[in-house]
Amino acid sequence: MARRTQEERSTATQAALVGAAIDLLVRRGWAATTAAEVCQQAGVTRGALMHHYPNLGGLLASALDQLYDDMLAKAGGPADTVCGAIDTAWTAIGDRRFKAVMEAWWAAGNDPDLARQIGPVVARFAVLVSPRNSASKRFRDPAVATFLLTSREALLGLAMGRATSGGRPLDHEAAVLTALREQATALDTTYLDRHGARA
Amino acid sequence: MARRTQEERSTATQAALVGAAIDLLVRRGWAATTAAEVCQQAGVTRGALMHHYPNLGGLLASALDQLYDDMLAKAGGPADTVCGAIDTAWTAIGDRRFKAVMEAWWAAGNDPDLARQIGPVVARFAVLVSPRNSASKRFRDPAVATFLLTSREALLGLAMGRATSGGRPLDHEAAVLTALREQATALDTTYLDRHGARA
DNA sequence: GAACAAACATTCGGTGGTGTATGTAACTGA
DNA sequence: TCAGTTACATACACCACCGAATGTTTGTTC
Repeated sequence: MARRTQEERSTATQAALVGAAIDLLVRRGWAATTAAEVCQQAGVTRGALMHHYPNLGGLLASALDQLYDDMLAKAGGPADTVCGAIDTAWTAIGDRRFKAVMEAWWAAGNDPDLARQIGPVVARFAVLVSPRNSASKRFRDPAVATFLLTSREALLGLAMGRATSGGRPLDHEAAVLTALREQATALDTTYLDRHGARA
Repeated sequence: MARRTQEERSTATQAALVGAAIDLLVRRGWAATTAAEVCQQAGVTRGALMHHYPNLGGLLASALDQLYDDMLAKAGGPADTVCGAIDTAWTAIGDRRFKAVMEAWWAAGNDPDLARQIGPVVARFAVLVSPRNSASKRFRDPAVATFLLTSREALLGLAMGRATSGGRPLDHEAAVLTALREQATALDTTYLDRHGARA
């Protein structure tokens, strides 16, 4: 290996650890994401982990944090149509890495100590997958708001179905997504009919 | 303690173990549902557990099995209206003990060995919360079928929201349920309009 | 090219989990 | 009543995991 600066070494192993952590959370779940497993997959020893992070939880929190930033960047700004809001939410929830987030939700929900450590991180995701307050007036319509809430729960249900079936999408996933987008488009059209170009 | 027959003793401790197991799964999650914890809560020793079941997994499988029977009895037969199907599904999914099922789903999804042990049991629940094939013709309508699938995912999403929030219902839970029942009722009405009393 | 600091690697003790083996008390049948 | 079986309790060996302490290599600085 060529000579590397200290900073290069640090960021490289941190990236390896973070990547391995997310990958393990997705593939094998929270319980299997142990320090030894993460380090083995990252190609470093547990000493390296403890050097860069206070403990395993610290690494996982950091990993989820970076995952959040990445997903937020992919999601882009708040959508201005109902259908766009569905698509934006599914961009995050349908991402295979979102299973890591759900693993963290689940684990933190069962363990108050853990919730203290990764609570702030997972809370950010809760906001990410929520129907964001767009500037558009149509999102203030109660029917639209309820539809978005219902849709979000359905998307989360699909994601859970995937997660508990080894990552494979459910048979009816496409049908559900299509139905939601159709309903959303209908709401968008209704709104335009009623308010014209003023929206 | 009065004199008890052997069978009485056995069924009593088995019931205690099963009850403690479900309660622990609901309150503290899969990882915290250890043999020692279950036995402590049931008021017996680990020896008793190992006497009645091959291992901890065996107890949990049996516990989930009994939970399924109980929920199936509560659900009653297949519904003959769309709205009834929603209510039936929520009767199971909205039950606080359903968290135990989701814990098992989640754990089995991440662990093939565990899936071999409790797979058949959890599969029964998957069918229970699915829109059952009713005799009524209206369930063969594609729009109705898709709606039921979507609704089921939404209900599961609500249940997951509860589970990851310490069991408390989400703020928007009632709104989502109302919306789903309204849509269901609309579908039922549409069907009657189109087919009259022949349904 | 030392001296120092940072980035790792290795070793260790402790904890908490499991399943097994063995001991003891409660019931049962003759 | 006593021999045998069932229902439990206790004790044990074992393994996985974690975090701390310590050792070693690699880069940096003067």
